[in-house]
Amino acid sequence: MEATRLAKVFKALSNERRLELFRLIYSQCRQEEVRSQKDGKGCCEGIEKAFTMACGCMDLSRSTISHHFKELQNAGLITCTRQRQTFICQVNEEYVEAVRSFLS
Amino acid sequence: MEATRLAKVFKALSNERRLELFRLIYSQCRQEEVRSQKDGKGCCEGIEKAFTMACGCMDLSRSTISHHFKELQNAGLITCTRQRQTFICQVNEEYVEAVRSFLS
DNA sequence: ATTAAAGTTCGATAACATTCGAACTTTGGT
DNA sequence: ACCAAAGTTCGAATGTTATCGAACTTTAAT
Repeated sequence: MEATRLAKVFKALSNERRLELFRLIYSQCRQEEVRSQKDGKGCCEGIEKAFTMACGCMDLSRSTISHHFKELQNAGLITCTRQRQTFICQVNEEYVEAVRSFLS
Repeated sequence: MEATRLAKVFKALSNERRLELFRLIYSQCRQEEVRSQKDGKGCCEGIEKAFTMACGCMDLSRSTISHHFKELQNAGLITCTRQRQTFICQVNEEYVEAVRSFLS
């Protein structure tokens, strides 16, 4: 991955609260993978109600949380979709892998 | 590594020019390891004239380059020492490893 | 002793980021 | 039809970052 995009990924993770948010999403995503026996095949199907969950466990306004989700999306780290009532959030493993391989 | 410190590491890598600088240092450090057959034992002894080298290959003022070196140091990613005429720069493998393990 | 090279520090400026509350939209429940 | 919940968007306030040139310090070379 070229420097420009990689720097954007790092920028997305450079804010402490946003990093916590990503950590939350990422760890849930990996639990989900284990639960559904998809471990190793990349990324889980997506966590539901990620926004609501984040609002519940982070002491930030909804608008700020929304903004942080946008930033993680813009960086390419996650993809969010809405299907009627639920906000579904997936981690983009390709990007996570890019960071890992940058450092090896 | 806790979120606060990790976010600082990411912040240090979030600027494109600084990322290039780190990449430069890091790749040279790893070449050095191979050359001196210390591969796998962590980090090389340190690259000499890192500042001068950076000035030569990055189109930025010396003051800005100095600033970027400081930021990488503050984040804990590198350690710089001056021994008389040479500026010696080492990569702190512990921090690199922390980032890798955050994403796994 | 003078000069040059290698870095650092300072002050300024412009750009960007974080966060909030308020106002809004869309969807679901009653 | 009305209300609540879930999100988004906007505007403002405040703080942080990137970058430069100028002025400085320290070490080496002549």
